[in-house]
Amino acid sequence: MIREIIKKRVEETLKDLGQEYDFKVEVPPEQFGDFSTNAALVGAKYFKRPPRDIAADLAENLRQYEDFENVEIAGPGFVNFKVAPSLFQSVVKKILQEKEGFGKKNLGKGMKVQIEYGSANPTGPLTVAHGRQIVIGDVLVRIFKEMGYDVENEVYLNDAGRQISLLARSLWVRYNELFGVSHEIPEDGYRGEYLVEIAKKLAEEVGDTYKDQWDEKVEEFFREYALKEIRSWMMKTFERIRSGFDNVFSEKSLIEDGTVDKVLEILREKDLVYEKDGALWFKVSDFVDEDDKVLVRKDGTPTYFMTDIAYHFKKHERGFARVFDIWGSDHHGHIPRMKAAMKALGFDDDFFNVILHQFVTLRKGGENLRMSTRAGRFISLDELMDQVGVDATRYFFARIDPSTPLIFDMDLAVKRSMDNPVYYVQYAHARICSLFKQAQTKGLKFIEGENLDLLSNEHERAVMKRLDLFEDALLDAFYNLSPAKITSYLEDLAHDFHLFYTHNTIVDPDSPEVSNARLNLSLAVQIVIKKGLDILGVSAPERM
RNA sequence: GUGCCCGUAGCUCAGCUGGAUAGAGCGCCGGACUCCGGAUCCGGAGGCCGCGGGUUCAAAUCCCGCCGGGCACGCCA
Repeated sequence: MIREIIKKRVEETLKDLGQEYDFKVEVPPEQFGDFSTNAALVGAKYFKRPPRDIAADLAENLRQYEDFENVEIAGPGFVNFKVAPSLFQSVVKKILQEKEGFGKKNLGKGMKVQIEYGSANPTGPLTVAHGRQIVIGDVLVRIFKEMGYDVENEVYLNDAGRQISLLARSLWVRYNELFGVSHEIPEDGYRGEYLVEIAKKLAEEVGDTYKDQWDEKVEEFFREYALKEIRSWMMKTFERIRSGFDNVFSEKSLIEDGTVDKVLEILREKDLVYEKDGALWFKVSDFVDEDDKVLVRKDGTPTYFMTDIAYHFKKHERGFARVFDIWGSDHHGHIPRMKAAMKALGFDDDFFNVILHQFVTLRKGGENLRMSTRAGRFISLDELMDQVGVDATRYFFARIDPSTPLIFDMDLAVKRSMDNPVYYVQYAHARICSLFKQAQTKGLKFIEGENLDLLSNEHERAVMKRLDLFEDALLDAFYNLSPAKITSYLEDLAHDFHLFYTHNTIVDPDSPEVSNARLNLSLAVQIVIKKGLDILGVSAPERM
């Protein structure tokens, strides 16, 4: 908010001086003031004068505004602003007025968007790798809502195809083991212990009915049973990590309801498919510099690519103006051909968006292992939440930017869960709650919105300035699709608050006005922390 | 081989849409208010920002080339 005010003032001043161009207003290193602009540096080529000259003119003209306590020139030609306390105080006032609405924007103007994440083969428990994706996705959904989008989240279940057959067979092998009948788990089958659990449950229900018996009907039965069980695990885990879904979408349904055929027909009409080696191919190369890809296999079944095109066709049909898919970086090769397909269907370039996140690598005994559900080599998301709690889990994943590869050391995660910065932020919130109790005990009457003009010392200024930057942090997170911008902001705010708290007595019955002012400031901090934690899906405890 | 991502403090990571002396947390060393929550605060040690060129008034940031790591190049998903 203050940044915009400064920008406007500088723009006006430049206009008076006869120029118009783009420049930045930033937060400089502390010793240079509250805000800083490079307008004079950028302006050198427009004014055809040395930056410091221009800066001098700017400063001269800007000093007249009472929003600024001080305007100075520094370095090669920066103009630095020290902001008047009244301007900072207006931020506190705004927060107290808008409460949890503070920071809300209407960038989306109600545009209907979808964010798809957590999509997985329903072949085993969700792992910490899924956790990362779920948290990124869920936080983005909350940010989009904040920015005025009509956003839905959705999880896509890859419940069609070969891997599900393998799952069925693997379950069947485990089931037979219970009756002392030994079969081999298929080479690409699923070896995790969790199938033993499901097998036991199944055996309790149906006894040895399917012992050593295998045909299409049995396969179908095992497939459905495994899917049902695993799907229900997944849903429980989603709930637990506080990411419910508006929709759960089944890949299989696209085949069953004819969407696949419909899309195929459209592509055929546009002459974008051809037959070769008994399979049906899509002319990817007509659109991007990639090889053509198979849509329908020789045996007549659709590929993952095919169903994915159909899936996105359906998303479009459902009225989403934009969709964001959150994928692991191993899917990056899939992007160009999907873009080609979207183009082929005549969709807007903005429609299809992918957010890639880097991998989660598992570290065990000093060795790095790629997690693999197939091999049974993973740490489940539930296991993690059992050990470190939901808040710390969410915060941990939100904190690391999607583009950074994540090395996950379970031992460390557990041992150090108390070091998670989430507690630092939550503590600031709890502390503020406690301040208000303290005020009550000491008989201080709190009047919201009063005495703000008493806030002006360095710590108070620092907190107010930080509060003002919340909107920037949100926008930053939105434009960069990066939840980490929120966590680092909250840590900064918590730090500024703890500092203020340590160096100032907030509740002091001997000076009720100052106390009231500081309580108001604390309340503003509390509102913003709560809001930030809400966006992260992390609780804001009143005591801890 | 081709393409994409990554390389910043002992560790985990910010900073990357170019700006002033490169930051935080953890770990390590040393400190703090007789009082509102010490899950806090302050100070210190610790960096050829992978390497080499280039562009620029200005490069961790942009471009090129190397080196190192990850991933993808299926009628798997």
